[in-house]
Amino acid sequence: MSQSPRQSAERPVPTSADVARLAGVSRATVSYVLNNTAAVRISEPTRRRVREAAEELGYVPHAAARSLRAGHSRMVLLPTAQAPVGPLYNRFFNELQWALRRLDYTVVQYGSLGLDGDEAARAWAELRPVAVVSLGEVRLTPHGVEILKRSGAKAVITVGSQRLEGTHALVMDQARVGRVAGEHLVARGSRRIGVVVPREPGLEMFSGPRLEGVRQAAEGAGVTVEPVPLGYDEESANELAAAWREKGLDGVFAYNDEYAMLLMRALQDAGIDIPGETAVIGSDDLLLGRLLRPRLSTVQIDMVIGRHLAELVDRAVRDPESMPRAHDLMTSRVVRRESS
Amino acid sequence: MSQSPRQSAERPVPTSADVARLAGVSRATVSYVLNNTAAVRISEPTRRRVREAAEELGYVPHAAARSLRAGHSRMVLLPTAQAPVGPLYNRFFNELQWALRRLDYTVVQYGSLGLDGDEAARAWAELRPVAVVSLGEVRLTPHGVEILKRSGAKAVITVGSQRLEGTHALVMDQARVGRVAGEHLVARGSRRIGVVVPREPGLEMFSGPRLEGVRQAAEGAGVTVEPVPLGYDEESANELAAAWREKGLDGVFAYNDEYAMLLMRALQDAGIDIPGETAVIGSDDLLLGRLLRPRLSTVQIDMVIGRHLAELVDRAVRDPESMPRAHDLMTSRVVRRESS
DNA sequence: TTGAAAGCGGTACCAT
DNA sequence: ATGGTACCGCTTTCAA
Repeated sequence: MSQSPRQSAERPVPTSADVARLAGVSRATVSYVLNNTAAVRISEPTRRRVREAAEELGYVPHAAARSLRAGHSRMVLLPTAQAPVGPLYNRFFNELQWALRRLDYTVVQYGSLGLDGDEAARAWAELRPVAVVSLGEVRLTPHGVEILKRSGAKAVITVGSQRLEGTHALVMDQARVGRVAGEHLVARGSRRIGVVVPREPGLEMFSGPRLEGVRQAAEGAGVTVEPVPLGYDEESANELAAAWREKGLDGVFAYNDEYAMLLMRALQDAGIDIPGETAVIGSDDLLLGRLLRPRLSTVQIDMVIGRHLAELVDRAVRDPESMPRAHDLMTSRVVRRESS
Repeated sequence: MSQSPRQSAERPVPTSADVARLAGVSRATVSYVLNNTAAVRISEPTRRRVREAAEELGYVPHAAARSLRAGHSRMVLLPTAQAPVGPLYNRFFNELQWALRRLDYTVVQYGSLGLDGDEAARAWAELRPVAVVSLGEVRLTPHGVEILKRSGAKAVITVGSQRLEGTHALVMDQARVGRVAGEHLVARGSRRIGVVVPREPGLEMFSGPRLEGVRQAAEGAGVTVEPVPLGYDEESANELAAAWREKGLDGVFAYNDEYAMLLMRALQDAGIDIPGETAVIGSDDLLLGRLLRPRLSTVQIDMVIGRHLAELVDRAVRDPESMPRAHDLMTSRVVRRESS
């Protein structure tokens, strides 16, 4: 309970006033020097004294104080909640961060786990970000958007399938992933198509539209579509494989390559011929899918590069009105290999 | 260039003063009510008026102003730079975030791509975090640590292999991963062991210690160890496989399961028998590794759960002196399947 | 029970 | 070329 640790820990944090004192100038001068303010001329000797004083004290400006005074920040908030859904997503995310930083934004990922839409919006709004890019982990409400806007956010950008008043939507056309897969299976002659729906929570926002896409493709061709729940473990896959023949499915879109690999292996172990008896196609074009035999067919997804999205964010911040309300973010196409 | 957009956008952000005005009370009262300050009693009618006013205006407190006044924040900074290195790491990271939020910290991931140690430390220090948990993507210097401490960070925690004055080190014993893999290969009779070193940048901080660990295991047993560069693509793997026999390697630790799967497939395609001619072992115990034939042997890594680390952070913040300087974060053991 | 006012750490206007 | 000072939004004594 000692009040005075022997460490340097209790030393107060140096402020610009401390620097000013040590350099024998005013706080204003310190600010001018450290920010290289163009509108004012400071003599070289003074500049040096200020710089040395700052260095000696280990002075670092206080971002909160600065942005409080400025009345705005350049913080872009990227809320995160669920576990990321794959390498693709991850790469995209990183590119976006990097590109935003190049545009001089401070990128802050804010963990919003366990908050519902409006609570989350409040929490974000407290940080007064200039923009919020919601990757869809938290379901934003119109009211939540309103809160953010009123707290000064110039742009609220949703990525994914949400389309909300007052936001800019960057659409990831997940339905298209399912549609092209479905069309492919129909074209190669499948009449009863299964669609793997992961049992793992948090993936609905992808799996739902993908299933719907397959349905669209099947419609009119007289092809049946059946959702097939599957957990990401061998047991679940083996169970499914054991009951496979009863279902009479001759084609399956397996959500993504990982589920596809898991299912394909289980089906093979159960003696089902791929693609002869059942054709299998995944998505994401993972390298690992090419290692199985037969090689896994897949839907390759091209995501807009992060830099592009960063520019969109920047534009939305500077002039929200000039932005189109919706913008396409990805496109997808079938890569046929040997499993279909 | 119009000064007055037709939108609600230009409306100024409501402050507690606005709420006070609307409710017909002082700013102090607003603060008391909204924070449920226990030390002061406010009449119920007043409370209601304040709450309604806040609601009506869409008032959200300004976090920066608050922490400026308070003199401290509860922000834990998690710098990020490189792409995350796998699902394991990711899960850990998410758990940590979640657990910290449960302890009422605000978790902020700050993208530090392209900043060197001291620049990064400065940038972080501007945010005045109460703690920094560096996952090792940015190489911290002693000077950088000093900057952070002086800016008020109660704890600087490094995860990984760095061990720095003034920090708490959470050790991830990557060398052990290599060592157990090496010991396993030696025990099963390998005399010339290859160690895959990914060509992809940003993985050195894992691959280096892992290689070193294999060397430790080989040492004294009279077993040779040879680094084997490999890029994460089929071409690179095939090239390597074509030249494999010249190397005369009878065992290989393939960095992780993904590289192991890639390599194993290429070796098999080149007619090399696994594990007869060369034994293969990966690490991370990915589900997908169990889908190949032979099933992939692996090093399973158990990471300390995020909650545990979060408690460590909390303790370091409250009483830095009571913390051990170093703390073990993970342990690993071989899971032998069929490839070794 | 409520209000007035000081002050957290910066920045920028206006004097000097 | 520099200094004095008001102010950003909020919390928290101290007085009334």
